[in-house]
Amino acid sequence: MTKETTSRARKPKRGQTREALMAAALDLVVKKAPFSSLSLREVTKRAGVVPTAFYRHFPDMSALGLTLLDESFRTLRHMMRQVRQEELPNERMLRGSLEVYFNYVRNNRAHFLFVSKELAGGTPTMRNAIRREIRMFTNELAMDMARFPFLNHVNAEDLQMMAGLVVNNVTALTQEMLELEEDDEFGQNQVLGTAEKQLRLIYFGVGFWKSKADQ
Amino acid sequence: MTKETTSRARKPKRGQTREALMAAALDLVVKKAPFSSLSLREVTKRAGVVPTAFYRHFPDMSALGLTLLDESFRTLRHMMRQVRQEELPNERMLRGSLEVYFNYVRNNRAHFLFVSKELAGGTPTMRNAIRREIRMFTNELAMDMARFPFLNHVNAEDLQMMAGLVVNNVTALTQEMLELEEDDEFGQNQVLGTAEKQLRLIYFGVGFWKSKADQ
DNA sequence: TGTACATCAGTGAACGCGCGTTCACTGATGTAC
DNA sequence: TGTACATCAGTGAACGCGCGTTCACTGATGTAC
Repeated sequence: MTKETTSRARKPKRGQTREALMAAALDLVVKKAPFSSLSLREVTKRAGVVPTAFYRHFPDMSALGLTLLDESFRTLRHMMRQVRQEELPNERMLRGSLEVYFNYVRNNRAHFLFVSKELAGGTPTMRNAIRREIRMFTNELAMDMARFPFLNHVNAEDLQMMAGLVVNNVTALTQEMLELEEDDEFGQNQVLGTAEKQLRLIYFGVGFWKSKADQ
Repeated sequence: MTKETTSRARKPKRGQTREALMAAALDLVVKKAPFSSLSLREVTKRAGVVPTAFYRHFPDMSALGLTLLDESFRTLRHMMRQVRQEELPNERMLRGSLEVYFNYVRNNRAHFLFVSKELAGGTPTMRNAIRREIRMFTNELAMDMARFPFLNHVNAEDLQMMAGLVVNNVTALTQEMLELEEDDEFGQNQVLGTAEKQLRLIYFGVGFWKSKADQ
């Protein structure tokens, strides 16, 4: 037995292979196929290590997948928190929020492609994890809207419904964005423009809904 | 050389294996994984034929996939055409149309699961084919809306934007529906209820938009 | 109607390949004293 | 500071397996006359 205090202090060198494996997987998702159809061997090959080295870092491919999922949403949540703190939602800030969001999508293309493909085609575990995250965003948006003065008299269920409408649509537009070439700025601006109009239209509908609820 | 008239008339017996292969693939998509990750051998095994029999009907798996895609959309288009002919869209018929549509989804679960998974994770050919079909539905909906009196002064681009909003949302709700258990009637009704409210909200927004366009 | 023949759908053996996973190994790095 | 040792990350050979695809085959069905 060694002295605990000193032996605990031992800190292994940063494993760069682990990061290389994650990067290789994301890379393959962008240029080849959904994560679920990648093989352990091709990921290690791209990462520049021998297949067996994989097991030093993950028990299997699905563990790598869940780690990538975690990484994807950890940074996304962080970004969303910043957007939300800025101001109460209103028509004018729509464009700005959308620009921030879609710029983030652009800068994290691989992660979004990964999530988008797994949302439909991943394992049940993966799909449920992603849907849970999306539901969380919906809930937070509903909570934000609850603080919106002219939505005072909309009940919780309807707030949820409205937030769902926004999230559904932004999700769809994100996937549309991801189908565009990375350098297709014209297309990207077009999607952004459509997004703005669609959310504005929803905003109008939300206003009208409130009048109805008030009757 | 045989006499053309008679030799042309020869009609081979209905190949039931071809249908068995398509059914087997759909079946595996429902219970196992996205079509893109199915192997030729497991499809033939489920269809009850030897792997090599596959080649009597399709050159490869992707040809089977495109045939399934065609089948999926041929019947869907047919159904949509019927819904569209009923009446000009208005708030009252919303519920009815949604019920018809989601009932169709329920009765064609395997096809929708197939399409939904391939939309995100299929080959580029497959993804583009699906997106083309969806764009077609959007265009037709925009054309329907153009005949809607109080949308007379909304320009073509904005009609497209509005139709896109509806289609995006219905697509998302369809995927939500597909995640539910087949016998989860409570959940299914809940999605249907949400769908109705969301489309009604959009309908309100569309009305407001028109007032703006009229100013 | 009967016979000879062509077409067609399904068979079964065989191939080379990439797969996930095991194992014993090597050599570098960090720790104890 | 120097040495002996433990831990750790990556190696390379090997395995059995399911894969897509080829080929020559068989037997059933349809056609010609």
